[in-house]
Amino acid sequence: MLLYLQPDSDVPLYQQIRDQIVAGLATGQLSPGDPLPPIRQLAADFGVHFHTVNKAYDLLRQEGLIRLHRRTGAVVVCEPAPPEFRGQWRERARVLLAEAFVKGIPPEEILAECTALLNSFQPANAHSDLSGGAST
Amino acid sequence: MLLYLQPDSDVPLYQQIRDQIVAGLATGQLSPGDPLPPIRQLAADFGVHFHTVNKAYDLLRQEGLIRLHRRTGAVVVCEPAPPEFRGQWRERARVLLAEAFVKGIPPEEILAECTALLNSFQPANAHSDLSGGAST
DNA sequence: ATGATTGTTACATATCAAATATAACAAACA
DNA sequence: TGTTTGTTATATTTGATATGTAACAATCAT
Repeated sequence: MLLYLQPDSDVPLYQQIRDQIVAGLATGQLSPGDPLPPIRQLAADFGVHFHTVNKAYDLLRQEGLIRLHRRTGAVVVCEPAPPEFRGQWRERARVLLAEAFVKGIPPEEILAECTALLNSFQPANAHSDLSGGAST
Repeated sequence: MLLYLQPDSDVPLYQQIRDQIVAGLATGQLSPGDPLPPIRQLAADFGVHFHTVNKAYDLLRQEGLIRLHRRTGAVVVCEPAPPEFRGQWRERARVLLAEAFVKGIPPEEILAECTALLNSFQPANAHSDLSGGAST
């Protein structure tokens, strides 16, 4: 799993690290049980301070996506979503979808983008293909 | 169009203002040609500084969603998306969808959420209903 | 027990963003 | 002319970001 950072982005470095690990989880490049590199090693690979990586790992821990142990390191767990997750996620999705909508992108195309992205996720769910228009 | 702010949110105030105006545009509560309140008045309504509202308006102007004039004030315009919009939007959507996916929400439900949100947008597009599963 | 590896915590510091505050300026219209 | 509007400048306070140094604590192999 290859990671790269954009130091001049408006997205904080620890957030970029967290986001790419989440994306790696979705695409199946990372699976529950897999170990993550030690924070100091990952920091050295990126050329950032280990505190920055530590903050990213701490975020992922708070989200229930990884578990941290001394000596053992970080491992992927992917705990189920807490009750408040859906509502908060929906609000963020509302703004993101609204942005595309008001910029004139047709709702069918927006949905097609989402479908394509979801289909690019975990091969474990490859049996449930979300083509939508293929069967009609 | 009713706006409210959460001062203790991790989302900056100017971003909250911007997001709610974008959402208002999507739902049709705001339409091209509509005027927006003067920054000083909106700031007074919110109990924030006019610079905070000014930053939100400036963001919307950079995005091509409003146009600003002295004396006249701000009006909605909704310019079409620039070429780089799609790619940047897709990257943000990728992370957001990945978050829901790795938290165990089935892709069908994620798509259903997106569909419902898109259907809640502008009645001007009400003729193209994206139900997908209602007709079966 | 020893020692190395790992995450964890505590300080400190520099830089930048967010939000407020005050003031002045400039275009536009009645 | 004068008011309303956005615009710009400067300053300040607070918090977030990122780095740096140092030490601590659990864990596992030896």
